[in-house]
Parts: sequence; C-alpha cells; structure tokens
Amino acid sequence: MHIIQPKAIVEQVDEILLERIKEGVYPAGSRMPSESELSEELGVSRASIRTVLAKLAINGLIIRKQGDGTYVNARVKEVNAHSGNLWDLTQLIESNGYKPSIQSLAIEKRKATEKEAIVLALEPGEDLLFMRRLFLADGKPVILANNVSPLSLFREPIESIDGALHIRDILLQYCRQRIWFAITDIRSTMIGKEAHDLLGGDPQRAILELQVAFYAKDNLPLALGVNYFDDSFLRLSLAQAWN
Amino acid sequence: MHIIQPKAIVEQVDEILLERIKEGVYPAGSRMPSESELSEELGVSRASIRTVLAKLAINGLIIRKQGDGTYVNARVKEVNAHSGNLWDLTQLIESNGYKPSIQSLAIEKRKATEKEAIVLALEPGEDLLFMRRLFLADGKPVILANNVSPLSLFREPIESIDGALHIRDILLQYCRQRIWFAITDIRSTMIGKEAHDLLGGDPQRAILELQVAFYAKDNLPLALGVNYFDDSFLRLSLAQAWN
DNA sequence: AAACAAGGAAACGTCAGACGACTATCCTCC
DNA sequence: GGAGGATAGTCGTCTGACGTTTCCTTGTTT
Repeated sequence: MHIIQPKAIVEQVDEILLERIKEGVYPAGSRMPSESELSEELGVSRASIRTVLAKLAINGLIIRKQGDGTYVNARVKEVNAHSGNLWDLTQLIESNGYKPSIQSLAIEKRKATEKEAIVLALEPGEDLLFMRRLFLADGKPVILANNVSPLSLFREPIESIDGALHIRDILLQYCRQRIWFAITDIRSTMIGKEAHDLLGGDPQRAILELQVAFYAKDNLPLALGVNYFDDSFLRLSLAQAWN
Repeated sequence: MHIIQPKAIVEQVDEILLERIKEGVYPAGSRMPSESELSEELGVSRASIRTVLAKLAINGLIIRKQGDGTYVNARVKEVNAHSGNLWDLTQLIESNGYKPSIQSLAIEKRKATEKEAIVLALEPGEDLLFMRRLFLADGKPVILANNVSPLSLFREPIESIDGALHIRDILLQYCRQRIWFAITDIRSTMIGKEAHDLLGGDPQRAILELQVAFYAKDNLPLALGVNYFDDSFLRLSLAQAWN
C-alpha cells in the first residue's frame, strides 16, 4: 500500500491557475486578479501565490508589471510546451489541438548497451525494460517513443504493465519513483526506417529527435527516452521569460 | 541620454548564484548554503533568496529538499540552455565549451513579407532592418542567424549599428527596447544552400532551425530570428523540473 | 555488538503583516 | 486643452514566526 500524500500547496495553486488560463477564465491578454485577491480567494498566503506566479512568468504564460498588475500573455495560445514540460508528449499533442492516445507496440526485457549503462549508472549487460510506443493525435500516429528503464526498479512482472500509461505514471505506479527532473537533448535527424514505417510520409525528410533522461530527486537515473516526431505536424514551441 | 536603472534585487542575486554554480564555487552535487545563510551573506531577505532559488530549481540547476537542504544538480554540466534562455545563442556556444563571437555578414533595409508583417504586427511592405550574421565557436562558423526588426523602432541610421552585438543589446541600445519574453519554435530541416555555404559539412544533412520571436513587456513584437545550426557540433539540451 | 526507537537540530515550506517602488488614473490648476 | 501633482492600486522586498520534513545523535532494547 502507499498513501497518496496531499500535494504541496504551491502545486495545487499551480494547477488551478494553469487550468484557468488554459480554459480562458483569465483570457489571453487580460489582467489577472491581484496577488492579494488570489491569496484571499484560494485561502493561501500571498507568498505561495507569488511562488506560483513566478513560475508562470518564467514559462512565459503571464507578464508581471510592478505598479500595474499581472497579465496573461496575449500569445499564450502560440506556446505548447506550457508548464515547461518539454518531455510531456501527451501535453505536446494536446496543446497542438489534438486528442492524444498511446498505443503500446512492445514491452520486453533486454540487456543494456554500453552507452545506456553509463547514462543509467548500471553495469553493461544489466537487464532493462524496453518499451516501444506510438503516440497518436486524433488517432493518427505522430510520435515514436522508445523508453528503457532499469528492470531492477520494477516490483511487478512486466506482463502487468499498462503500456498506455504516461511514463511518469508507469514509474510512479510500478517503481514507486517520482520524476523530479528531466534533461532533454534536442536533435535533428533524417527519418529512419522504423520511424518511417510507423509514421509514414516522405521517406527522406528531417525530423526531430528528443533524447530525454529522467531522474529522481536523489539524482538516480530512472529512464531514458528517444522520441521521434515530425515537426511539420506537431509544433514544438517554447516561451521563456524572466520577470 | 538614458539612465541605467539599478537592476532588481532578485536579478542581481540570480547572477551571483548562477555565476557561483557555473564557476564551481558550489560544486555539482554539493549542498549549497542554506537560505538563511545566503540571505545573511548577500544582505537581502530570505524571500528574495527563495525567489531566485525557485527559478534555479525550475531550470533544473538545483534540487531542493525540504528538511534537508538545497543541492546543485549533479548533472548541471550536461545542460547548456542554462538560465532558460534558449534563444541566447552566445550562451549556447559558451556552454558547449567554446568561445563565442559574432560576425556580421549583412545589415540592410528591405520590405516586410506578408508573413513577417503579420507576426510583427505591421503592414505588408513596411520597412524592416535585416541582419544576417554568423556565430563562431572558437572561430569556426556554427550558427547562421537571420534577424528582421521593424525599421521604425530604430533611432539611429543603420550604418551605425554594431553587427557584432547580441540582439538583446542591439534592441536595447538602438531601440531603447528591452526583450521581455521570447517564443521559440524548434524545427528540423534539411540544410539549405546558404547555410551550407557558410557552415560547410555534408550538403545533405538535417539541421536544427530555431524560429524566435522577441517581444517587449507590452507584447510589442520587437524582432524575428531564424537560426540554423548543426546539432552534431552544438548540443541543445534543456533541464526542466518543478520542485 | 547490532538493531531499533526517541529526540533534537537544521533546513525548506507557509503564513502574516508591513513598507517601499512603481504605474495608471483622476483631478486640479494654469 | 494641456501640464502637473495627488492618489489609489499592485507588485517587490523585508521581517519574524511557525509548520513540516529530514537527518543525525543518543539511548535503549534485543
């Protein structure tokens, strides 16, 4: 058994405000309620509100003006890696305006390559869980995702794994591990045979490759991901600001 | 004349801590001084320290553990778009371990295309300042950067513009405009003729294309940029976290 | 001697209230 | 009608306090 700890206050506030911005409760370009009003309405201190607003500002969703107020970025709809989760492919598809789903192609055991062993801090040849999955946007295949994770992390037989889950939830559910941060390498590459077989389109074209490494709070490597997708169908756009 | 306003407190603290992390004053993986200690040492309130630490945590440079302390991310060296400035090409080159420089190829006037007019909120055919520049890493050309900006923003003849400056400083110095946020589209594309002539290498290869739009605080579009570079020489890697 | 439990110290998380800095707005005065 | 100043509202910073979590020491038990 595992108790689901009540989420941190700032986390809850973050979800609420993010939701309101996405749903247009605070329309793009409009002025949001003041920190004091939010503090009063949500029943948390102004300090907590400010923590969340700072995060939203860094991710370019809002613009803060001293002496004036806090405004929703008028171009918030143009950004799709919203809360800074570049590696959240489901969210990427969703913010491009499609309905995401995940199709599992393979879940199997295999040995770690030398390179994988280094990044995952394992011995070469140790057992890995390998997952090949296809992300669909409105049913159309758009992202090929390959993930590996040390098999020693898993507490249940691999047959019981639900391949349609988000990698975050797989690690949480079967490994009791929470992703704390991720490092993403962005590369440009020619589409390979495997990706072309699954994604279709021109067999000679450049696509994006996202190499993601997931880590736990204590810097323990949890998983690696290599994701391929066509940026002509899915836009990858980030907003960045400070202040 | 224009007075240089003293920077905001959090901005100064941010620079100091960023510098210390980069220089190894706080080594990767080590525990940083506590919030109280930093507050006392730098002579600012704990609240301001916390604002900065929150930003560093979001950008994955540090990891905060309640009841324990604040740690420098052990993998901080693997990340190069450090302070979340994806569009800061100088910083990108620097964090890849090279010495950056900028070579101006062309600075000229030209009319806005229809697409440019839309994004810059201008009438089609209005005058633009066009800049083509080459970023060098240790003297080797690595990034081709094309920028356009409404000519109406500039207060001095274009002949006086120093093409070796950072776009941030060009806008600040000649337009009195400060970049407040940027939206970056990341794309994968085949290398074009122009880019290949300047960057060399295999004429049939995939490279990264960063399409950047710069905005001022009031959402005024300041400039557009289209940057091409080879990700086999310059790694583009981001860290992301929340908590 | 090893394992376990209890307690305290230290650090981050949250709260409350206050004041300062800055901006937009309105009003007055010329 | 325009310029200038007063004013209220909002974000930025500060101070002090308490809550929550984690680590580590200490002492007890097995």
